[in-house]
Amino acid sequence: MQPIYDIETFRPSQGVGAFIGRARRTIVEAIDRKLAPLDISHAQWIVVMLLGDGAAATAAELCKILIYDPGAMTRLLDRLEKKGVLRRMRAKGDRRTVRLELTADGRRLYPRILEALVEVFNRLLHGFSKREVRQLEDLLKRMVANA
Amino acid sequence: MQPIYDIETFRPSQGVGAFIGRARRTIVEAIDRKLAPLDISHAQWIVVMLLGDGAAATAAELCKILIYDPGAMTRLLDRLEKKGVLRRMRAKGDRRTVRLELTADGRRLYPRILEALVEVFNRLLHGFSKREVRQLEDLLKRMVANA
DNA sequence: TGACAATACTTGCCTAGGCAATTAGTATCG
DNA sequence: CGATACTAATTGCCTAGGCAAGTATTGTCA
Repeated sequence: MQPIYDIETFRPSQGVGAFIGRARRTIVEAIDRKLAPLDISHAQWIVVMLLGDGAAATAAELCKILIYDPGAMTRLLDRLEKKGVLRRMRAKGDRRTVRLELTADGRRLYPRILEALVEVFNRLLHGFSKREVRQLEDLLKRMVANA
Repeated sequence: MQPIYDIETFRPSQGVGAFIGRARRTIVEAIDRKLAPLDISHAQWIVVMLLGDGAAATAAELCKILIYDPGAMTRLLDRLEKKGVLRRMRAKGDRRTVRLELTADGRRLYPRILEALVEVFNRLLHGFSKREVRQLEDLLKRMVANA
């Protein structure tokens, strides 16, 4: 297995990195536009979705998944709590951790955001076969696993 | 061609979006760590590379490629200019635009950043065939093209 | 040509993120 | 057990990005 890129021929603007960055901005922009009436930032709706689908339940887990600064996360959660979207509850087992739960309002938010996500991804993945999408997911997963 | 995702089964934390976000943070983190001695932020080295490889030559082009706020770009360029990395020159043809050029120092920076990029991508793409990398690039490109 | 729209920045203002230090609680190991 | 290391969350401080408004310049088209 030889190296993929080499210094002589690699063009930063044409590599995987550039496309990943562009794809991310494109996705976020499209979803933000669709969610504008909800008045919620992209950092915020991502957190709501991770809590909503059970991928995370504490600030530390969110930080790990999102590779996000803990200080920034505390304040992001402050804002969501003040909005009434989520609730902080002291965990029983480990008293350091704060358990996060969506409120009734937060749970109502979930399907609305979900709908926007599905619409946007289906549009951006137009022309892809399901096999290609699985492949894309798989390739990205392998990249992250190499870190 | 039927939709890829549907509301009933889509899990935000398992979709393409989540992996793209994670991959991006992983890449940026790895490169930033490697470039720490250069004391340059990731927004900054990306701009240096785009100017260096000829992908962009004005602020507007940079904003378009990076989907980046023009106001933020002005200040980012201010910082790079103050560091002596680049130079602003009034364009002859269109007097609104400011032509951007790397200084000698900026051009010396280019290969050092390039080396870090190649190393990081080769590590993160370990185990990939060249064909898979081209495929990944292609799939991402098609996503962006759908926007 | 002349009004109006569009483009390329730039600036002010506000919000949000990164980093480092701090506090509290848990885990490890001699 | 007790010292030490680690983890979770928080706070203060500074930097940087988003948005909106403003200026200068160019493009469009009746």
